Amino acid sequence: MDGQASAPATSTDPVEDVLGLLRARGGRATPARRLLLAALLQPGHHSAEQIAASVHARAPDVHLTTIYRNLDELERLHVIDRTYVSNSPATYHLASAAHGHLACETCGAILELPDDAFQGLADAAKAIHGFTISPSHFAIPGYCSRCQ
Amino acid sequence: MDGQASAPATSTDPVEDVLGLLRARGGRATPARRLLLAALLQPGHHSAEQIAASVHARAPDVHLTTIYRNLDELERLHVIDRTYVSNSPATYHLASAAHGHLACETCGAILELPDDAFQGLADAAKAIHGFTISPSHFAIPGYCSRCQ
DNA sequence: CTCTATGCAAATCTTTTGCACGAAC
DNA sequence: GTTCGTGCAAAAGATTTGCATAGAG
Repeated sequence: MDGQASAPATSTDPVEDVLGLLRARGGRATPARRLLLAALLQPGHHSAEQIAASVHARAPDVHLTTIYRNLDELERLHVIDRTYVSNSPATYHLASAAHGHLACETCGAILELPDDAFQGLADAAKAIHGFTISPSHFAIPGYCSRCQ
Repeated sequence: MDGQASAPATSTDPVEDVLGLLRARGGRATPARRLLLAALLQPGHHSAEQIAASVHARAPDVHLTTIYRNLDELERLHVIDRTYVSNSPATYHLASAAHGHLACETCGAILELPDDAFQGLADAAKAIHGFTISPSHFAIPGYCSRCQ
């Protein structure tokens, strides 16, 4: 039903799509940002260091500082989510894949949990404290099936 | 009904009680540990720095390193729980007061949640991944009633 | 005396910040 | 040309580690 001939409303390239968001905010399209977005587009969870490595593969001169600054900005634009894993480095992933995370304290594996698994918790937090949780911004520590 | 004359099975002083645990493991009772435990005995959540300040009030020579090492060991003995709050300093509290935590991303307030609020989440993690969560080892970010 | 705990210093790791230059619009 | 993004260096904060000494048992 859909054809490649008739272009979608936004864009044909998700990278350019996000760059459009940046430009709408007065931001600019730079090579570093294209590479960063390309790295984030790969499914899974990425640490800042991992993303840097991916960017460096094509542009060795891009500084880690730049990675962090762009990650911050993309988070502000709700393009990506930053997930904290105990005191380990944070991981980032596209916001469109919003979900909760489980992090094994032993082997470090990161598992995903559907958002509705947090419903009861969200309800309790709201009912007891009027608190709204951010399910995709943290990882729940524990032990995976192989490590417990 | 209880008298100070007839000592309970464990001890009359919670500090000495824990020291007993330490000694049972070949550990030793030091002034630094007594002060550390005294600080932890106060209700609420404490950061390492906060605990250090409390200890320093009586023993200025106790080094931050010692605080961290003892905190680690007490965690290993399950005397205390360490709770991670995003990328902020971890907080510690007695394990007997096990509960979940909510941390406001705006004002930094830490609220407590009864353990059974995590039941649905725990069940889902177990059912989907065979994963066992540690409800008291992390704080869930979000927005409190005053900040959202 | 033997083994553990401590003090001290320095390293580690992740993330942030200040400043001057170069690029995007 | 003006503003924003970047590279570089250095700071920042929290926590860890190595080593020699002091203290508990």
